[in-house]
Amino acid sequence: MVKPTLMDVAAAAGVSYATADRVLNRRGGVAEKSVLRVLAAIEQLGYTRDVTAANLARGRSYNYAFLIPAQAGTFFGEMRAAVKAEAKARASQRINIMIEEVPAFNSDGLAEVLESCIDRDLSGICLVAIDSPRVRKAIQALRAKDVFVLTLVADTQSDSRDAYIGLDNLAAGRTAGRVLTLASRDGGVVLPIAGSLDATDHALRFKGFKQSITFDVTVLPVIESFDRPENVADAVRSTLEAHPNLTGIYSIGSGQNGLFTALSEVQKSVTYQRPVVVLHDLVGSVRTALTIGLVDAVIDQKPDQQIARALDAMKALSDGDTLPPNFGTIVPSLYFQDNMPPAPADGPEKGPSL
Amino acid sequence: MVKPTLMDVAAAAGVSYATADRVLNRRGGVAEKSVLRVLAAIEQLGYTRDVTAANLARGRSYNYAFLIPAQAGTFFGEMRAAVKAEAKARASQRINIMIEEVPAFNSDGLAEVLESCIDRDLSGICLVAIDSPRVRKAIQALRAKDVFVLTLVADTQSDSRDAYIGLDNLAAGRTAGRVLTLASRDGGVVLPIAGSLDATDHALRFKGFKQSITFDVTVLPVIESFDRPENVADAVRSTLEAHPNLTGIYSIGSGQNGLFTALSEVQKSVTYQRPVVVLHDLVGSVRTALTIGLVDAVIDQKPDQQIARALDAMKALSDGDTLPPNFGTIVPSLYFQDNMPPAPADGPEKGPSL
DNA sequence: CTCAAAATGATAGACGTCTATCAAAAAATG
DNA sequence: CATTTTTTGATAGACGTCTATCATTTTGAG
Repeated sequence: MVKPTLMDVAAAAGVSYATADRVLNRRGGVAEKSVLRVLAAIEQLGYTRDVTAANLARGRSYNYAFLIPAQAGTFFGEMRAAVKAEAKARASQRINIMIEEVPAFNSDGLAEVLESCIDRDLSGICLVAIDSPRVRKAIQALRAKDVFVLTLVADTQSDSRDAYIGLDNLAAGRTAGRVLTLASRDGGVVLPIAGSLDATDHALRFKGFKQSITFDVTVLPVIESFDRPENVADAVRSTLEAHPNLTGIYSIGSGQNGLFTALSEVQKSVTYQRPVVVLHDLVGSVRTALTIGLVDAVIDQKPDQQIARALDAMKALSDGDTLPPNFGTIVPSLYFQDNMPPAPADGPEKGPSL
Repeated sequence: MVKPTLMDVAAAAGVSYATADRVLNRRGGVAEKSVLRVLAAIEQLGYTRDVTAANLARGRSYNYAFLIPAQAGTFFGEMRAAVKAEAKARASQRINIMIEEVPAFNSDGLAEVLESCIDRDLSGICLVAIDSPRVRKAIQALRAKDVFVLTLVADTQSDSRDAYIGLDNLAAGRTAGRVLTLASRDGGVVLPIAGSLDATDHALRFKGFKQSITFDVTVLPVIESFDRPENVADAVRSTLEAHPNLTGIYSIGSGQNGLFTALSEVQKSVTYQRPVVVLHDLVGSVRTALTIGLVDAVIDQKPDQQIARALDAMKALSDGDTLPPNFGTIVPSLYFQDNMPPAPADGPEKGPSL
């Protein structure tokens, strides 16, 4: 009833431990029939290798690095916190996680950090990609040294990394569209505000959005705010003036503070019935806005889940497993003030030890 | 730069391995000052015990049992699949997970299985509670033997188990109310259908539902279907007749098939604009209904996340950690056809070994 | 049958920790 | 200061696996 060891397998197969080991670890030099007998014994006993013991013997530990853009108060802040939490949780399992800050929106800065990682004995690296020849080259160099490279949130060319973990932006946009459609039952007018449609994630969200908006709802021309709060605020103000009957707003990108400013103005003047507002990423100020009812729905890309998924992926790759298709696809979550997850505290409290 | 071992700690503290070990494992008989020096060294080196090595040495493995009601095609089916997946994934980490089928809705059957677990050397048990004196007694007996007992989905008295992992039903109800409120902008009429308001989960959902419905939306008297499809179908039919302007339906419990039948009848006769339908649990038939647009939104309690959470909780308890508050609270997820997560395949493909 | 090649067996030392034991040193007690 | 008690040190064997080495047996080719 106890878990069989490789010794048990060897005995069952009628071979020595050495031979069983040669089979298990594919060292070669074993006769076909012995291989079969060992495999049969493994099958029959339901043997699974004790990976922890194996790692111990191999002196192996998993070293992973996360390169997270330095941008406080945003989604990336949440991400960093999530990485820290996971790092703590897995420290006792021979998994070392390092966080490197990289300058935001700076491909050369990113490349520099990547290059510095090459001789740090890492088994995997996770980064928010910014595409550039130098970055791509650095990634190639790492992969050539058997470092697994995963992209997070933003991707590069799909053949230049091992996996991509990120939000399904099309689904996110569709979800936003669905909410606004539901909220505009007898027709309506909705305003999409993007950061920039040149950014693939924003473009995809917008595409999905249009897909799921029904015919009786008018979509105003998308406004590109370049993520500047003033632009967003202005856009909202002028649109509300031009369309007093505006039923919905979908804020595709960032620059949310401008949105909040404009909305609280509206809330004060009771003239309008406030449009239904959908936006992205449940971070600090957005959380507040949702709580006080300034906005209605938030589409979240679950940073904690993303980094957990990324770690699982890297570990699986390190262990020689293959990832199932769509492993990296993060399905967007929709939160109202009613089902908001609790703000991320710091991971489970560890007792002093044991 | 390598992870320090207890040997390193001992050296840094200027004591022998034996003493460091005595401190780490609280064996006692160590002078105060030595304790302090060891603790200081641990702190300074950032030592964390290699739990995998410790478990290996202790010959310790974690044996957990999940008692899942035998009820195919429902939420519990998904749950069982999730447990199986986790079991496979953690088999190589000295975590053994057993699944026991228990008869559904049968407290004596449950108690019987619980009683049979008492001398099986388990470190934890997870069950869907059905409260009864016998069950409670069996749980007490287990806990007296240092088996951690977690309730899943349905709870017992809070002092008779170690933790409860389950959906925040109040939040779920509120979320449903929010969706229907959004969809009934200019007032409306909504119909709640529960299985039975005697069931605490249904009652809570209904309560939350009412909380988040705004004043200009009329909530029809709740119908109790006792989870029988015919009852649900009849209720929907007669309500639609009486209220052709029905804007929403919230199906709180099960018996969804009746709902689907009635709804597809409506869909055929184009007389009505179909009410917006919110229901629970993204399982087989519900998934289909959502895909084809027969219903609009599904509130899911994420069985996979629940069992992962339950395992983490049991492991944490086994390791002597304390659970953070609200660790067991599962926030409901809202899915449209647009952001439906992929149907649960079978876990990540393991390569033959390594 | 002979000899080389291939396959197998046996075993030791490591990984980091636990548990236990015994001896030695230090501290407290009178 | 002698004696007891407390504290410390040293070390061995285990846990399940890996890696390596060396000796032995089996097999296949000529």
